[in-house]
Amino acid sequence: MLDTSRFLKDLSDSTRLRATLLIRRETELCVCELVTALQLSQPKISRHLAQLRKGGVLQDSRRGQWVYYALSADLPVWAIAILSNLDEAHASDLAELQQTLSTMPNRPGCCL
Amino acid sequence: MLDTSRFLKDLSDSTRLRATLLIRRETELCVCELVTALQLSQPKISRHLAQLRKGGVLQDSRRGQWVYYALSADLPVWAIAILSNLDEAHASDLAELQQTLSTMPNRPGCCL
DNA sequence: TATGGACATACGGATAACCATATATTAAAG
DNA sequence: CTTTAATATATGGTTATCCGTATGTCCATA
Repeated sequence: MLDTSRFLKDLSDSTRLRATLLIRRETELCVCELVTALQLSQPKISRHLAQLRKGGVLQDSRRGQWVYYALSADLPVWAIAILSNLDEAHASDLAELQQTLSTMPNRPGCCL
Repeated sequence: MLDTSRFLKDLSDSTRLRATLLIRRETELCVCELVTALQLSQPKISRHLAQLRKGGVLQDSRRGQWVYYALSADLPVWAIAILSNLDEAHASDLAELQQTLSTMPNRPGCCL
């Protein structure tokens, strides 16, 4: 069961917030895609993703060398609604991140 | 202008979250009412309210000895929507707080 | 002006958050 | 079995958060 305060705290860091909202828009992203899109170090991204996973916001799935993160399938309705509201508040920022992502060189394709 | 991360951080503490949601339901509350409803020390409540005020979540208005807190009139639409979603997630808890409040002895009346 | 109630803030300590750097793990390829 | 790419975690240090206690401020009333 997802705790409200924990959920808000997990999203209250701008790196975690932007990663979560970008994942929401893209359905799923691997770590190196997030590193490219957000232009942050790999350990930093990885640590924040781990926190979001432990908090029940994200779920991960390994596919070969890559670990893909997506929104948790167990998110309650109120949490999904909040993410939608936050997406609105971040619309232009997220569009930029998607733009950066779309021009990523050597972007891993879906090769399950 | 309200910052998203700051807004979420301000609400990520359960005392601040419950105070904000209770104020939202009651339109406005003074400090001593929140002390009674949440059953916490006055300095603790006051400190959290100050943080919410500085963060642009709440606004205060002095009326005689009492300082009343209400949701900020400047809250953007997305923030109001998030508070509504959080209210849903906290419905039963908030109902209990309202119950406690309704039986508060010597509750200050509106005497402007 | 003195008193009391409501509220705010200052201080010090404990805990948690965040980060950069270095190192470990896992998986595919050779 | 070694190498390399992708990802995770450990370590140590800095900063922020949270709290209890004590004290300060503001307002109404006597």
